[in-house]
Amino acid sequence: MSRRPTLKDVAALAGVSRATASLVIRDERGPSAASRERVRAAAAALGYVPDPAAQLLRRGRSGLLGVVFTARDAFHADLLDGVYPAAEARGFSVVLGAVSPARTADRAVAALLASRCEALLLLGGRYGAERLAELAAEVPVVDVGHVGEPGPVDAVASADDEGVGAAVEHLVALGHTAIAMVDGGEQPGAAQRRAGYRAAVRRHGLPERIVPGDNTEVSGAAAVEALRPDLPTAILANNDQCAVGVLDALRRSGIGVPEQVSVIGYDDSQLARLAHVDLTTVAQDAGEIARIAVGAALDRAEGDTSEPKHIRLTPHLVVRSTTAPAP
Amino acid sequence: MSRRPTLKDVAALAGVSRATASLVIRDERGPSAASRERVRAAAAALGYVPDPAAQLLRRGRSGLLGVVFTARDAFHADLLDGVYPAAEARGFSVVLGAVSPARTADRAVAALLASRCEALLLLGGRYGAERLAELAAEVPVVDVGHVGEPGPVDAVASADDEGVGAAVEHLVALGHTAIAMVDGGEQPGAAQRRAGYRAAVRRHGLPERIVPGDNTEVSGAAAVEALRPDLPTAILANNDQCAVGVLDALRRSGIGVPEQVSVIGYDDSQLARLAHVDLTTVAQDAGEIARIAVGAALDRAEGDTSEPKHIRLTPHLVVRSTTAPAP
DNA sequence: TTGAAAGCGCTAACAC
DNA sequence: GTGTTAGCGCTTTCAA
Repeated sequence: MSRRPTLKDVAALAGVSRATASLVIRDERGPSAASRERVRAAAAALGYVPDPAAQLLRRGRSGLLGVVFTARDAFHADLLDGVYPAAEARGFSVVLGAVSPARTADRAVAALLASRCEALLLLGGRYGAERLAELAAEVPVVDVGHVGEPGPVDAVASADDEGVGAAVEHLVALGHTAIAMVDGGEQPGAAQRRAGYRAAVRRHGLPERIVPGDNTEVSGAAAVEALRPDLPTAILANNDQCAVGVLDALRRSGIGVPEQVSVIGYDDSQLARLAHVDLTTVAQDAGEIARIAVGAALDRAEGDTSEPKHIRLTPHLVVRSTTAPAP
Repeated sequence: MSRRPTLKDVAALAGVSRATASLVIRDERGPSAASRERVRAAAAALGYVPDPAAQLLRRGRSGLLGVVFTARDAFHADLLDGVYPAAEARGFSVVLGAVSPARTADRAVAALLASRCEALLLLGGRYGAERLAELAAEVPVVDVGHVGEPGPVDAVASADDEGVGAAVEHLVALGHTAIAMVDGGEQPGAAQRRAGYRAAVRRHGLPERIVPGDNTEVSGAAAVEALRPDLPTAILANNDQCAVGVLDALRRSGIGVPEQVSVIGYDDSQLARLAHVDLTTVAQDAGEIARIAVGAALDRAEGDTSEPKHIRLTPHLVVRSTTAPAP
């Protein structure tokens, strides 16, 4: 097996200098169309791929965007789909650090730092303010899915309170006046969703009715029991799974959804999309979140030193078949 | 902000040459105890950290193990859990290439190759023999989850046909005689699981009944519709996600699981272990597969040129609460 | 035991 | 427009 081709080989084959070949490869202006053509052909013929170590050494920059994600998280997978094109559009490569039960976020971060990435995207908002500040001293950091008070670094998250607000508006527009919410307890984001519900019903002068829950199907079913016998005409669940439990309990006792009671979930998970579930729910726009987060991270990598930005994206309602006009 | 200290700075401060300092930093033998002492002190005083890019450039090795995985695949997440410690134990770092609907395996491979990884782990067995041979010409490749005939590269996979066979045996032992399977379509591994099902039902003289599917919950739910009205007493799904769709569709139409219909998944993913799913399923030993695959890949990276190895691990049935004696 | 010198593959100045 | 030159920070001969 022969040595990998270097820029020198490409230049020799194309009959130009290494400098010219380098410019062509990097799409810099300078070389004539004829030179470009021949260098391109030579590179293709040789299967030339630039050596990142040499580039890094010379440029003093890695062109790498580090992304810490959770391997099993479907929403993170959606985010990654958006991260790759956004980073590549700006000439950065993505280097991934997986977090799993067997691998802590700290390990993932350490590995990414060792790769000399120029900025770090933290998916999942799992770090506290102090740790974020520590990391930010090493490299620009963007906290994706940040909850709570604005922290010391750029953050991108969806405005869950507004998402729930939109769900309530939808129900009000359908004529509902008795709208209950199944709470999400201590789960991340639950407080914000609860606040959104409270604000929205208050805005419309409607009664507030919250029953406890914990994002599971079982808790959704239990919530229905807790609401009896005075069932509302609409139930908001803190997430889709819980909503499915609500649906299940209602239908089991012969109550028509959406004819008698409307149900709305949260997350637009696969579950919500099942043909026979077909749940009205609130979706976060993963692509948009990813695009904005990457933009912020790379702006920092390229020298932006403005105050930390805190961006909240408005999620949108996905109307399916579990909501209808109030009976 | 001052420049990072280089080896030259350390050497100057210690009053030795860069060569000597290099030896000390890498714990190579040669330098005298006195030199070691002074270089160590100088490095500590300066907070010196070797530049990996320069080391790589000079050494001509990246110390990287590339891993192509599918972002949404729970089993791949389990494999990654095993890959990291195995690679790190041998002094390699792991560099990940994600495959998703928006990013092809070829792109992921290209990115990893560009990072100059010394070996490649392909999770998911999605490449054919020719492509594998092409890749293997660039870098040692281990095909994890390989199906079919032994290919041109090392392969580690679980014997999915035996896994499905064990699932059928379990059902037969419970008295089931009408056992259907929800297929996995073109998904990697599906053909082998289908073959295992066919062989097992034939062995017992039972009728064969296969409905199409594609490893999603939606397809599991659809499969139940396709099986109506003549529902079997047991349904085997090509993976856990699909099985959850099956469970969901059955329960939603009031059919008791496992009282009326038994359901078995495949993969023993986190999903199967959730308390309210508690799915009987077939488990592959992800940790063992990962360990063996990493070992093979790094052996190759370090010069092993023996014939391609083909390792098949036997999966085992995990009985939970979705299977019971036939009604 | 130590140091001088020669690059690894690439890019940035500067000259032509 | 293109080539020459001089390193980036490190390791590795090879002499001393």
